[in-house]
Amino acid sequence: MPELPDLEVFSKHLQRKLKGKKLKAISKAGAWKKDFLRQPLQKVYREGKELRFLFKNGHKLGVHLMLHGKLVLADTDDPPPHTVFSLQFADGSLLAVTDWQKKARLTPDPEPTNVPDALSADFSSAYLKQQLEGSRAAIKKLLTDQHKVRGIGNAYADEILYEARISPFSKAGQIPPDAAAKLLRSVKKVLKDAVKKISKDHPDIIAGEVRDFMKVHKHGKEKSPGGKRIEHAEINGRTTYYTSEQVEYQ
DNA sequence: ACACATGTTCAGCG
DNA sequence: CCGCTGAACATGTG
Repeated sequence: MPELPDLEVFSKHLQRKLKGKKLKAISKAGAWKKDFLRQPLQKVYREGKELRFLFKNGHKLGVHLMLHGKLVLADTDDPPPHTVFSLQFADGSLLAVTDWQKKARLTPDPEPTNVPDALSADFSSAYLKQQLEGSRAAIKKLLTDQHKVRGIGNAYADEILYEARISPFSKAGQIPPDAAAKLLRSVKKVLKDAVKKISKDHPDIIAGEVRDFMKVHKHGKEKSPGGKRIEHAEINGRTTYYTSEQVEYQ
């Protein structure tokens, strides 16, 4: 549901609300629970499409909301409907993750990965060019492939490709170096601008997604800022919005 | 009422 | 190995 910029804002809000509180209980936890109980929460941050909860002893919990997961903060002991797992703190506050599909995931001490986060310095022009080289996949598929770069979802991939004026159907390996460099800049710009807008307009959200500023990925929107008709098609089983302003490299 | 929506994993095909 | 497709999950939002 929410994408990288939404999750970034959620993490900041959760940190404001929960930092320093001691963990009292974790529902649906295995034997690893002992590594976390009675530990004060030190930091909440985002990695890829996951939220990370860092505790004082260095152990981390990873939370992935998948398509339908939702964060719910409450002051009660009884968890809301569709709760998949929850963190209960010593002061009585409860952070529950609900998901009617039961797909949201809680991972104790997630394995470190070499795949760069979209907003990290590791996701560089050189790295992107290396990933593009020799790939015959559609560029949109590559951008949303979490094994290549973490954090870009369906909606923001469309916004990024519009910003870079590259067609989502372009063959990744056929994108010339200057366009690839522009694509990298577009990734950073679109995501950072979205974080800024969401944290300014909705600093206290921990659920839902803010999409009103999107230039092309918006159902029912007819024209891009450049005045061209917004087309839609399916890539990777998901709706893709684009315009003729975007160059297709084949 | 009704169309539309976000992510991941795995199996199977060519 | 590469890339594509479909299935599974069974609700919320505007």
